[in-house]
Amino acid sequence: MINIAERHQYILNKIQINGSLDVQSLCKELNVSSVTIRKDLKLLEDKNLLFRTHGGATLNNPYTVDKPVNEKEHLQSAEKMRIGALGAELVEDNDSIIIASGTTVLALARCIKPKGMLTVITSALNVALELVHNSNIEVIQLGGLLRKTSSSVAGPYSDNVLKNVFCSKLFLGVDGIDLEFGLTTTNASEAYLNRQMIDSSQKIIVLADSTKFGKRGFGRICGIEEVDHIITDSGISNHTINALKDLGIKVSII
Amino acid sequence: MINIAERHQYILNKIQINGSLDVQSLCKELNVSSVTIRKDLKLLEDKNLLFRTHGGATLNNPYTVDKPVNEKEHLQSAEKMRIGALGAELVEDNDSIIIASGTTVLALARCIKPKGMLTVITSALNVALELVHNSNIEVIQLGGLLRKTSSSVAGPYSDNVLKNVFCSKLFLGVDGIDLEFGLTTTNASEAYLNRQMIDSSQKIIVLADSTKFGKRGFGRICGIEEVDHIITDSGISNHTINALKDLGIKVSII
DNA sequence: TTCAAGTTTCAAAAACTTTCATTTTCAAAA
DNA sequence: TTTTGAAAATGAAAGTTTTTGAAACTTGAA
Repeated sequence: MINIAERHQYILNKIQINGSLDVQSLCKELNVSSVTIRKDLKLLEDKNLLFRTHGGATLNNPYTVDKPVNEKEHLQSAEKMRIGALGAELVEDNDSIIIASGTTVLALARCIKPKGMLTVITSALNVALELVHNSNIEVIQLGGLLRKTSSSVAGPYSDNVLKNVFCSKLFLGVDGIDLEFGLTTTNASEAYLNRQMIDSSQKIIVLADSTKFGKRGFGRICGIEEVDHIITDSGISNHTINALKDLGIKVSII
Repeated sequence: MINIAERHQYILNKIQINGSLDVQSLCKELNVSSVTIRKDLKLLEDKNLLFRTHGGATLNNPYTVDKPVNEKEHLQSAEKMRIGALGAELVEDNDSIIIASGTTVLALARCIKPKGMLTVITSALNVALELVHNSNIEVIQLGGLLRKTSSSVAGPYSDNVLKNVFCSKLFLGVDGIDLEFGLTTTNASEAYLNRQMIDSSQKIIVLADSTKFGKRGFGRICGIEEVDHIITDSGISNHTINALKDLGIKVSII
């Protein structure tokens, strides 16, 4: 017999490979009722991991013409999407949150579908533009020097805004996580801004795929002990997981 | 057997490749009745993914030849492009300029191709993203509450940034220009931000098509006498031109 | 006018949802 | 370690919605 998590993994694998799947086949393959499969698909759809259709599900929105993307990029972005989706579940109604910049937190932004009101402060222009069309979300764009590589701002321009707010959660994407050196990013002024964001937030949630562990970028943001929660993928070593848990950091693995 | 979503994807793919398709072929290829295909096409047409024709469907609107509304819109945007292009000629190397928000100044941003360095401060996310890829341009994005309708920020969040800079030129797009009431925009907090921009700039250059003259929007930015230069199209009346020139305002007509 | 194309109506089948009772899981208490 | 209880998971059953195409009827292009 196979448990629910394994079933979900099976479904996600199959849809990654085939692009689509149908309820009846899954019933037979997994030896469960169609009701259960539909509940699975509904749950995975809520996490934005697939799109349900009448009779099954597809990986991509069936009503958009898909641009050809390179296979590796595609898989990688699927992983980021799942990290982002898990992060998005932490967002609650009437929250005020900060979203930093990076592709992983952009994936998170795409998964946020609040039922109630939500205030989002962000340094990333693409995050802001992603969220602005949702009428339940009030978006505050931080100002600053726009970086060529990341379409997000950095520098000291937003100090006074961040000094005058306090948010319940910060979602941070980083370039390096090192147990001794802490969190890092490639750019010093981005690190400075991230530091300010940390000071304005109650909970620090870091989104990073497992390749980021053990790496050190140029700009140091903060020590590892300031982090409350890390969301990553299964590539992370047990040793690292234990070390983080010993520090009182919650670790979620997709 | 193939389900409805997969059938729709098949249709979308085929029309993307061929540009058009016919009902009978689809019936055979997908092994369903013509009624079903027509229902599919109707549904996809409702989603604006294709245009139905007698006997099939096309990707592009088959009746685009005589559409007075589109034509007018097109001319209008061509006009904005020309206004923007004329404005862009005023930008000099090593300038520091402010670009406000709106479709006309976005057109201007698209025409800026500096040989030397240029610093641009802007409240509009789309202007910032338009310019950031040019290696000669340093873009400073102003922060603030992101407006749903214009993808630009507003509010008092950028006061301290604007108080600490002085730019040689401000390019302003407005919703109304009235000789007595001055410049106006539809939104009060945008007007406030524009006012701050004016205080931080040496020359105020207003880009507005001729339909804006005589109009008054909700939020007053400033009196007409603060303007240095107006770029507009030939729809403006001679009377207005003379009145502006009497006030010492330069008027450029495309 | 002629005839293929399109629409509407209707009924059957498949897919889906909801409800609810049963089973399983898991963690705390004994 | 075993017991216990609450929460989560499961699926049968009943009811609802969607999909589909045959048939009858209408429309539109040559």
